[in-house]
Amino acid sequence: MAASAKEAILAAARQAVMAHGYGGLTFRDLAQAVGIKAASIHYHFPSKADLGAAVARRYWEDIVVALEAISGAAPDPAGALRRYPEIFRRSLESGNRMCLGSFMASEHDGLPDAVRAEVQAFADVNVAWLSRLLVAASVVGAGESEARAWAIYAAVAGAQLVARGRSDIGVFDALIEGYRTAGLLPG
Amino acid sequence: MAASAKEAILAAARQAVMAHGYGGLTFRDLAQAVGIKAASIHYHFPSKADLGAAVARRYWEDIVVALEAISGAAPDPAGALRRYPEIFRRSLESGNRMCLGSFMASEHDGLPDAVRAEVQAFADVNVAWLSRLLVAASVVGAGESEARAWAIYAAVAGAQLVARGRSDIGVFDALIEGYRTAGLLPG
DNA sequence: CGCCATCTACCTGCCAGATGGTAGTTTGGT
DNA sequence: ACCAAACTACCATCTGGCAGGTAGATGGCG
Repeated sequence: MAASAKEAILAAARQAVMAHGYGGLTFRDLAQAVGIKAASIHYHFPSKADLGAAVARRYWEDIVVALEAISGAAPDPAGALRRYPEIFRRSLESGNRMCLGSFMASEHDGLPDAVRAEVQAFADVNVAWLSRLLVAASVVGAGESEARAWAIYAAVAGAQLVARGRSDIGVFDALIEGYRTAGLLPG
Repeated sequence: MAASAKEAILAAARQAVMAHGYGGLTFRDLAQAVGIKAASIHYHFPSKADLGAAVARRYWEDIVVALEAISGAAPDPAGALRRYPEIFRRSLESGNRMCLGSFMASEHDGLPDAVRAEVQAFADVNVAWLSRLLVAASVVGAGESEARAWAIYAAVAGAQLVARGRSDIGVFDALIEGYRTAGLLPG
């Protein structure tokens, strides 16, 4: 249980932040979820800001892995692009939760600097992946790929936000389909 | 100063929620902003849930007025549609704040039922207006107008979210332009 | 007119509970 | 013996909310 306690804290904190945000993350609730005492968390993460930054960093690191899994599995970039919304869909599947990057972006004002930096990194890795795939799939030219990548990232995040507001994952699916119909997402 | 104290509370609370969310709204900070004592707020709004619901309701009522102003001013529906993102842009202009509907949608879990209902009403009035204008501008047929309206609403909300995360209103403008290029928003 | 009751809009003072964080101590494995 | 990893016991601060009081306006009524 050496490194796994830290991992357990990280995992439980991610779930909590995806449900209640950084502001809604509390040491006592987190401790109860992990099965230790609140004060013990400070041993692994000196302050709440340290914990928040670690959670956000681990989050986008995991997203990088998930994205590479998608683009690695499908041989055609168009097929990989089609699966991109899955990333955001999974949060909703898991208890109507939100992407940590989106939730923390809304909390932007009250966030410690270290946390904010990791949140921006999350957006960056998403856009980088999308941009690369858009070019590979010849959806847009190299000059326009980044703008389109940002547009897709923002739109999918917005779809998740709206769907969560209705507690209805069907809304998310309908919105994604709407993006395809409108031409934002490739067919 | 009869009704204006209540109005002042409502106005200050809206600013606070747009900056820090419902969870970040506190009676003491709000009281200080208005210039009265925290306990006095309970005279006008019995509980925090009452205040939150009143703020959210007033918010979408004001949005209805703003939308009607746009669609009433421009004779052509296409021109009105083009100005839709202004609604969301204004929040960013005013201290990098977020649309109350988006912020509260992210907080969905921790929201009192009465507040949640008003937040959903906000989305509804946006979609209703968009849907009407899309048909009037012959962008889509009557059967597809609602799906497209939801797509536009979600995408613009997402653009605001992403732009706030970067504290850069230029990001918002670029995203909206990206939506036009991609065909989600009419030319 | 004088008097009193009521109401409005706010106040002071308090409370129980939660929050992030600290200091010092014990436990268990090597 | 050592040290990581957890513990107990606090603390100051902040949270929404409540009880009760007060200065001033309003309005009915003899």
